[in-house]
Amino acid sequence: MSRSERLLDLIQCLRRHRRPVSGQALADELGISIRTLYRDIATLQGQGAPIEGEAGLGYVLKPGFMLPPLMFSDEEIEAIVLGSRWVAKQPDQRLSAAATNALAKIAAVLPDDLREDLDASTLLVGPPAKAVEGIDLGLVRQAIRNERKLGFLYRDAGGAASERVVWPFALGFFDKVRVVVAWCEMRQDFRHFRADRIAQLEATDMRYPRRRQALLKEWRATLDKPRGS
Amino acid sequence: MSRSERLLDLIQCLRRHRRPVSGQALADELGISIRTLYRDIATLQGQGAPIEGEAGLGYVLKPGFMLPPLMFSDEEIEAIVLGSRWVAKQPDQRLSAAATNALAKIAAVLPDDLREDLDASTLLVGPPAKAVEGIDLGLVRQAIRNERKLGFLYRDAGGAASERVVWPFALGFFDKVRVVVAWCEMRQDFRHFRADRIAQLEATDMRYPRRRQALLKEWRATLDKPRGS
DNA sequence: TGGCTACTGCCAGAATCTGACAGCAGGCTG
DNA sequence: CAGCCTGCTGTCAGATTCTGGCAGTAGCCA
Repeated sequence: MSRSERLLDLIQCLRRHRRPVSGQALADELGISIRTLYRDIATLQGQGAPIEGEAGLGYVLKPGFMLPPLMFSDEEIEAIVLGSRWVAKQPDQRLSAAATNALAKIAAVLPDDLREDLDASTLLVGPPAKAVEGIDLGLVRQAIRNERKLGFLYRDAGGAASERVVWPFALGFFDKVRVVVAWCEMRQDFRHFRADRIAQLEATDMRYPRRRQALLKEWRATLDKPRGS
Repeated sequence: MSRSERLLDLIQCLRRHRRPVSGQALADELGISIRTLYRDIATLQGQGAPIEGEAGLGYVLKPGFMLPPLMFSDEEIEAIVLGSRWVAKQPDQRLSAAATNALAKIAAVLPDDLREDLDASTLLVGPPAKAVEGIDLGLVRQAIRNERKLGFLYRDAGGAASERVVWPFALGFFDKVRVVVAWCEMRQDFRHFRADRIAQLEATDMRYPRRRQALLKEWRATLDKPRGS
């Protein structure tokens, strides 16, 4: 196995073990000596991989992902940049910042001529949707990723407010509003919650008892065969 | 210089020379022997780089770009995927297809757990804007990239139709419409053209006499200090 | 036909990588 | 505190890979 392949393997290994792993264990898994492992880790860190090692514990890969070398056509790059610009204009601050960062990283490695094209912004994105949420959508996305319950106050279309605990599993971006899709404990059914009507959002660390993907699949099925509203 | 760095350099060299370059010239530029160059080219082709070599001519890099290894955080990947999904839903067919392809390429190299997250689509994008253009926006983007004139029939807000020849330099994506930003030869001024009011679009191979970036800069200046409409 | 080029196999020397050992520093446990 | 585990660095001989030169085949063009 060539060295460059092994480096990618190393990252995969670190991704699998979420907890700290000792260098010896990694070396065994890859079939190399501990000394070589240290060298490989140093190489990866030199390339920007966020690997952290602590004496007495082991190595952890901070959440993130290394994209291997990848070919994109001109139009594919344009599509990615345009899309990221759109995301950057969304009111979700964390996601917007992430899009901006990603764009900066891509721009940093583009050859000069392409970067000029992109800096010149021949593809423009319109103004952001106007509805502004008072809540941090980043918390919602985090809850979705980790399958945690969310609590909040919801003001429905009629203006009536109610306290909800829900199992969020998807987030929809529409023209003017963002919508949290979740299983509602109160209604015992799937519900959509417009983000601009959510208040006092509270992230909990209670894991909900279903897998996110299963919920998503069920919810999709209900969309195909709509039942009584 | 390590081998992997040199491989990236090779791509940059090929990008610079748009015309076919002989292997010997490339080898000189990189300071390596011709034999090693052949090996490097073979390696790059093995990694998917679209390099073509023809006997008697030289090497050409088909338009496109190789992204070197790059670290993205979870949120950055989410932002890119969400943005690309949005682009994929746009009515511009070529761009939409490019976004879909880019997503497929990214998904192909993601570790399993992350790919599942993305396949499961916890981030959804609303339905595409409804206004459908009868024209191929791909032609417009191509004209912008190559700085070529465009001819078409335009029906303005009042319903009056006119024949235009314009120098397009930007394309705006708004909530419901796409807008071509260009210098209009008839009006001798900057004009915006809603794509859904354009008919009989004709791409020409006439280069317009200004640089795209200069036009863009001027146009931006007019936005800051609006003159008489 | 001749000239230019891409491309492949081969081989010896150069460069790099690897594994093993030794040693230092920091956290944890008893 | 001592003992243990771990990360991390330096060194060095042997294994591995890379490199450059040479020879030969094949395709394109004039």
